[in-house]
This record gives sequence, C-alpha cells and structure tokens, in this order.
Amino acid sequence: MVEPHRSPLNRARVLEAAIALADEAGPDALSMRSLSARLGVVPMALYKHVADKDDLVSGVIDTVVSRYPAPDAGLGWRESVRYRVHAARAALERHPWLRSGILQATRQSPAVLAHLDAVAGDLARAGFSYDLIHYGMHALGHRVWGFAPEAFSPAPGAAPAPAPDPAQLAALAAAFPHVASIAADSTARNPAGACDDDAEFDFGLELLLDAMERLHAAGWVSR
Amino acid sequence: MVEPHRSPLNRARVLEAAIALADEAGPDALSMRSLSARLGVVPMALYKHVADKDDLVSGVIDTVVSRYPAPDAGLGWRESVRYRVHAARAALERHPWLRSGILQATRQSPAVLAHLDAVAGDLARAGFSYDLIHYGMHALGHRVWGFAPEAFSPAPGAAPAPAPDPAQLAALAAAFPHVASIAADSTARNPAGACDDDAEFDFGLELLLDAMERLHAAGWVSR
DNA sequence: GAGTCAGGTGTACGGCGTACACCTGAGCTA
DNA sequence: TAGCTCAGGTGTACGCCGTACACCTGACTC
Repeated sequence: MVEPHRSPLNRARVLEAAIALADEAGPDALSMRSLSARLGVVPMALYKHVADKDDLVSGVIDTVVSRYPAPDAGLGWRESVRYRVHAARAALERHPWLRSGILQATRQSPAVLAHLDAVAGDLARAGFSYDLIHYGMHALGHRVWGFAPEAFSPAPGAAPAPAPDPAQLAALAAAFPHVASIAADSTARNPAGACDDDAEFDFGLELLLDAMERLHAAGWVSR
Repeated sequence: MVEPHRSPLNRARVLEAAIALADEAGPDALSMRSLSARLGVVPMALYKHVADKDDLVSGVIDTVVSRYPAPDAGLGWRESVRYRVHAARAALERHPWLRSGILQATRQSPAVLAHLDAVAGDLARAGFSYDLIHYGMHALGHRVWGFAPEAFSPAPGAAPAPAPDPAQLAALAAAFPHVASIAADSTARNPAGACDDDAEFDFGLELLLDAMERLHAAGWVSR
C-alpha cells in the first residue's frame, strides 16, 4: 500500500512544504490538514515534527528569515541597515503571506532574533549607544521586516476597490474632504492611481534613519 | 416561554454586547456563538443585524473609534495630532483587543476614515501640502491608532517571559550580543526591567512629527 | 381577513486544531 | 534468535468555528 521506503518526514521537509503551500495558496490555506494532505500523510503525523500550529508558522518564518542575505562587511551603517531592511522587503515580495505570519507567530525564533541582532550590530559598530539603538529600533518597528505599519488598508490582499459609484464617491469626498484631497493629489501626481508603496516605504525609512543619525551626533540619551 | 416583550435586538445592541464580551474575555472569545449566547439568542439571529463576522468586528471598531474625543479647536497642528493619537492610545488601553481588531477588520468604516481625515485635516490647516500629508501619514502608520508597529514581541498578550534558565540565557547573549546589550542597557536604566512602552511610543511619534515639520518648512515634494 | 415581512429558530455542513490510543517496523540488546 | 524499545505514521473522536437554508411567528398593513 505505502510507497516502498518513502523517506520519513522531518521538520525541515514539513516546513519546506508549508512554505510551498503558502506560496501557492496563501496563508489561509496553510492548515494542518491541507499540509498533511500535500505530504501524503495523516494530519496527526505532523505533530511528530511540530509542536502545534503556532510552532509550524514560527518555524516557517524562521526558515525564511534565516535565508536573508547579509550585506558586504565594508558598508557603512546606513547602507548596511538599508540593505537588510530591503532584503526583508524583497523576501516579503516573494512570500506575501510572510507578513501575516510575522504578525501571527508568537514563538521567538533564532533567525528572527539574528536579524534584529544584525541590525542592532550595524548601529553598534557605528558607535550608536544601545540606548539609542533600542529606541530607534522600536521606532523602526515593522519596517525592519520590510513592511510598513499600514494605517489605511489593513489587509493588503483584500478586495481591490469595489468600483464605487460616483454619487457615493462624491458623498465620501464631502464627508472626508482631506482624505479625498490626498487621493486627488496622489492621482494627479501618479495617474496610475495607486500609492507608490516603495516610495512611501523608503520615505518613512529614510526619515527614521535621518533622525537616528542626528540624535546620535547630538549624543541623545533617553529621558 | 420567551420573556414577554423582550425588546428586539438591533445592530447597536449587538455591537455593544460584542464590545463588552471582548472586554471581559478577549478577542478570541468573541465568536458568533458566544456572543449570541450572551444575548440569549440563537447564533443565526445575529445575522439579521450583521452581515458576517468581519462586519461584526468592523462594526465594533467603528463604534469604538467613533467615540474618540476631539481636541480643542484652538490647538496647534502638532498638539492636535498628538491629542488624537494619544486618544487612540488611551482607547487601546481600555480595550486591548482593539489592536487585533484593527489588524483584522477589512471593511472600511466611517469612523476610521473620519479619524484619519481629522489627522489629515490638522496638518492641512497648518498649511502642509497633501503630498506631504500623504507620505507623512504613511510614515506614521499604525502609530495613528495608538500602537507602535512592534518588531519584537508580536503578540502583546502572550506568555510573559518564561523564566529562562541562566545557562540558556548566557548562550542567547553569546549568540545575539547586540540584543543582549540592548537588554542590559535597558535594565540598567530601568531596574523594573520592562521596556518603557510609553516613552518608546512617544519617541517614535515625536521623531516623525519633527521630521514632518522640517520637511514642511523646507517645501518638500515627493520624488 | 389575507398578505407582508422583520426578526428569531433549528438543523446541518464543512472546516479547523488537536487529544489519545493504537499500530508498525527498524535497530538494538541478551 | 527472541524480545524490547521507540520513532514515526494511523484512526477516531471531540469541541470549536462561521454560516447556508428552510422555517416559524407575531405584529402591522390594505
């Protein structure tokens, strides 16, 4: 019945399959049941390799983050941090579900810690105080993972603008004039209509790096 | 059998009960079934007042956000924005589940739009260009909702440090020296040990407001 | 007095994570 | 060689979830 000598599962193969499944079908499709089906195995078999669902997604995050490339050693702190953040952003583009995974996983993972440690190390080597590094990284927030903390569209995979009829749209513009003006200004500048995600992301990133540079030079101390 | 003339449900009462339930038992306990039980009604009855679960949580968010107080009209743009952001933060403290709700809800809500519009309005009245307002609010990100985009502990309600044994801790410190140094520096400054969330939040907020002020004065334009 | 209809009911389906008992076969030891 | 251990896969079951669909009921209208 069983394939002769089907090599036994292990954690790495489970995680790899989970990544592939999420890539193909999105984060919601990553269930213990569908994953086990993909591996030709019964759902409970996964629990021999993974403590629970949370451990699974933490492991997936860990696997992906552990593959972030490292910047050249010779780079300045700013280029180095930027490189790491953009590397995270690039991974996010290849695995859009990563965002929800990072938001969902609760177990701390070595690779995740290593990424944070590396960013902190870039700053420490440049002479930043750990006090400033600490506060600065909190200010950076999710940006160190390559995505901005969006206040607008919480779910980036949701319905893409349900074609609002003009009357409704006019009412909206009247009720929320400033939001409407932002939209108008934005489409005037970029007729394609959508936000320029990359530009906005880099705007925020450089803003914060600038600020940290200035505070470092000024000998900032907390409180 | 039924209570005589039990007043019929309506959307507002459903949302109010949902808020109370979330306050008492957390966001995970807010299910259609438990909510209906609380209202003495069968689960499907809720669907007469709410389109689906997502509509429920969107409605809850809308209700809470619509109660954010408004700053005095005479305030400067900076005080006004700060007031709104801190008002959101205060609401978050009263309803910790709000964070997960905001992250989870996908339907756009009038109150949410109004909050964003109000912040944008504060800036617009001070003469900021909509271009800068747009980019600036993206940089602010979730901070306009009163919570920082945490890169460290994704789930603020999770296990509170599982008392790691010293050997393990030393190994961690060796593997992640910069993270360890940050922790050491932080506990040296604040023997209580924990991060000073408020100080970190305000640090990031003021950083961004400073930057926006400077860019505005310099006549910044995107691209 | 018949019709409409808002609002509450009951049943059911298909999904989820996972506890628990069990089986199986390879590898070791006596 | 007989028996043991034990890692790894199985099968069944439970309790939860959101919600589709058909139904009932009682108030209000023409």
